[in-house]
Amino acid sequence: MIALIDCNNFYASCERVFQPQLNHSPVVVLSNNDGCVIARSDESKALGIPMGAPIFKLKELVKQHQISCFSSNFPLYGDMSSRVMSILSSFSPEIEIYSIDEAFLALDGFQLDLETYAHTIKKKVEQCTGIPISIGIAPTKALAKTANRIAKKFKERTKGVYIIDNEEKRIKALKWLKVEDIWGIGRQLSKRLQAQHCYNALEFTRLNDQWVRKEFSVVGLRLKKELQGEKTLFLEQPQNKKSIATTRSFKENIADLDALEERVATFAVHCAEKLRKQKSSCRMISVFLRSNPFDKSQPNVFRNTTISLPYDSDSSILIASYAKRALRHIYKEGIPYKKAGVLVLGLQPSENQQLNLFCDSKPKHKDLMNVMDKMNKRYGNTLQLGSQNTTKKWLMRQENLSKRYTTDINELIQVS
DNA sequence: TCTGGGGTCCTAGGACCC
DNA sequence: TCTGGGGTCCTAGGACCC
Repeated sequence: MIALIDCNNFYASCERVFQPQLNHSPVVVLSNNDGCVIARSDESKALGIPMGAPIFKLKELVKQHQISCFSSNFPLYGDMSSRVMSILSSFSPEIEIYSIDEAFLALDGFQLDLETYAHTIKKKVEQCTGIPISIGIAPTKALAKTANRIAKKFKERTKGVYIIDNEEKRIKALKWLKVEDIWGIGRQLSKRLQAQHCYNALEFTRLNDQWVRKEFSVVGLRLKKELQGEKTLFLEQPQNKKSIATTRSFKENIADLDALEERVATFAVHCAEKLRKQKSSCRMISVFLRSNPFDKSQPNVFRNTTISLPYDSDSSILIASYAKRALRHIYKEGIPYKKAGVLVLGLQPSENQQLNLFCDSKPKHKDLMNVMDKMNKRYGNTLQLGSQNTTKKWLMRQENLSKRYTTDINELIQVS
């Protein structure tokens, strides 16, 4: 059996741990620049606030119901997540951390009552971190996802734990699960399924194999088997990223090339830092610029380009310089850009780097990057490239940012 | 006034190899 | 007039996830 553990309303729950007086009132957490709603407490969901809603459209509702709005505080959520995951790890020899707020646990061969065990896990996590969780248990990942959904949806009856361990429960669960709520079936595919008069997961599992394979590829077929109780997806161990991105929307549009160069250089440096963290080098760099797609008075512009490096690199200096070169390639004057991003692709392990016979391709800036990383880690962001901006003029809009309660040394001293 | 960020996998088609 | 068979690698685009 496999368990899927999911933190309830994770970001909102993290904020509440440090503001317990908000425990029964509506809370939302906003995306960068305080743009969209990306997490909602149950009370906010009950008010009909949809996921991804732009907050400026909800001004009245926020005022009327005194909804607490938080700017996103990813250092806090990341740290809370690792606390939850570390507790979960103690309950099974095999865990897959699936996302910041979800994990699969392997429960194969556990000779005990799984329901009792799940309640023990739940209690422990809630006691140690203050984060409420839901647990679904079933023979496959897709069914565990389904069970988890039931645990959450019928919280009172299930007490946050649901197990699919026989055919009757499986059929009942699938009949209940709408096709658009199946894990792996998104908006496009559910539309196509509904067009075939397939409305719930049970009907999906009764479609013809060949048809599913043809229409939804092997991915769809695997999913169908998973829902029928046959394992086709397995627990995975963490792997190095195959691509890394740093992209941001701007507070205000930027049309000026110098200003964009500074942003792109900074994004490139972030990518390079993430590369070095996982000991990879990149072979290619992609840069894009985008106008504001919601602004109907301006033409919708999306420009991007990908360039190859002469040899693999993880140097901030080199990557920033090529990123700027790529930017100048796609930049056009007079367009107000709302968003830009840098992606590094073709990642390879840094230790077996492919050199270039026709140019000096010895790994560059190794010692320098080492020193930069160490100093920036120890003293905060103290060393930057000259092409980055050292003033705070690009700070995101974050009007209601909570403190870094668990990771900021000054906060920790205060708390203790 | 104000609309996020970061990933993965699969397929088809083109270019290339012998 | 007639033009093979079997591969690999790469990329773009489309779908999905949180």
